[in-house]
Amino acid sequence: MEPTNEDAVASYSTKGAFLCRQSSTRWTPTTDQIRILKDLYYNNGIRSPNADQIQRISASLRQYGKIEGKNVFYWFQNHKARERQKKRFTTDPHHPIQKFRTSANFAPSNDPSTGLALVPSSSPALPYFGYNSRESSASPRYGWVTENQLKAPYGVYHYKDQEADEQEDDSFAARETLPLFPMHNEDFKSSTTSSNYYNSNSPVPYTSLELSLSSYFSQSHDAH
Amino acid sequence: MEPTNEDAVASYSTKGAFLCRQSSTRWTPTTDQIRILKDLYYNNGIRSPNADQIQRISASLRQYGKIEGKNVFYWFQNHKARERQKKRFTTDPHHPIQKFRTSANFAPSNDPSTGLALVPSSSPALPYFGYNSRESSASPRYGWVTENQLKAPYGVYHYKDQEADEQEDDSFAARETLPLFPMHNEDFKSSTTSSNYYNSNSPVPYTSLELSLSSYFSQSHDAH
DNA sequence: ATTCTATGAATGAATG
DNA sequence: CATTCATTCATAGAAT
Repeated sequence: MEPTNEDAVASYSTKGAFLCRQSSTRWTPTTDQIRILKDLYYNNGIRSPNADQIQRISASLRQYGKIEGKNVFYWFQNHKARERQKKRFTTDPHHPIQKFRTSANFAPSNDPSTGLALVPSSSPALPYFGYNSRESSASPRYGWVTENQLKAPYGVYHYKDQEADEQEDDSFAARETLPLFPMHNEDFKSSTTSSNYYNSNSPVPYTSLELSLSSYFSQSHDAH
Repeated sequence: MEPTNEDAVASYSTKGAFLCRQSSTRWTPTTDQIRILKDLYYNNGIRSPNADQIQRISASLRQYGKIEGKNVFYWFQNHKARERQKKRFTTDPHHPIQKFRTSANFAPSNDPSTGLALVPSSSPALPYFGYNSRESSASPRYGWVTENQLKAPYGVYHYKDQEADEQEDDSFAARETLPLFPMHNEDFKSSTTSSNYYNSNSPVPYTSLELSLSSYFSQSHDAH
């Protein structure tokens, strides 16, 4: 019943690419899906949608082509990661080589046949001891001292800066993300949890997800 | 020969055949390790092994390659979390349906790949399908089942995953986990909190860990 | 057809 | 437990 072309990944509206029928492999987002995803990302500040949001988003995007929750999940995950990665390179405090394709060799020792090589091998002793709380799960948090420590780590930076992004995309024109009509958002409770704000010049007055989504397709999709 | 294949990783066969050995610091499970971990997870109901179990498991898996306790710990954490997450944004929270899915396909008795568990597995190293690179290659570990599958346009659940994961999920999945030899399961209680083991929808009539583990490398060989 | 690149998918490791 | 991050593997399409 639904317009979702369950097979054959919708053709791209732009470009040629007439249906290619490569279904069953990886998801190939349609231009509309991408457009909306980016809009949600940049104009609504959605970076890591929660399960609920993911569900709604994918449900909404389904009208533009086959898509599943995991696709949405990965999309945001990747988009965010790559944006961050890109930024990290440009502002990297210690401009490493970064782009040198590594394609070739410089095999770092170790002989493939036996593997290991460097590690002191498995010393049965000193196994982890981080977790211990109650019966099962435990948080390693800091323990884990093992033979790994013998290895020489090179600069381990672990900085997780939160936001900051730029309007790189803006490829598509006017976003009419305007909240106009009423909706049946009876359950958008935690929607705010992931609303990130970016530090600066983002116009983005993030609206609620349903609001945003609703603008893409006039109204109601399904009624469960 | 030896199951010492802890070199793990190995290159992917595509294109050029030069191994890329990223010598990363992170644990790269061998196919055997994964096979066993999954078996413990699915066929023995181990979800959050306690420190003691972790220790034994990792010690056991060590024969298949380098591994530490924390790896086991994280593996279970992640596996469980992802299985759950997958379900979260795959399943419609408002739709109680969705309880059947798959499970009807493969022989319930024991799953083809990870199954065994019961067999003394005289040859610890290898069956499994070809690859060893990261064990990945086309096996998406998790199912990501969505309504798409419910529609089953082609009437096929081709989960490109031979691993046949899931099946956990409060299912019954009749598993005759080898009720053969005497088990002195006096110690698998571990859970201190006794009965709260798997709160409710717990699957699997777990067997004692040692029992399970013992089946993997019953007769052992190598023995350095 | 082969190579390259952008990006989907996966997963180890953390953190809260 | 849920979330997040970093890396890496895999591949659809474009470029060559």
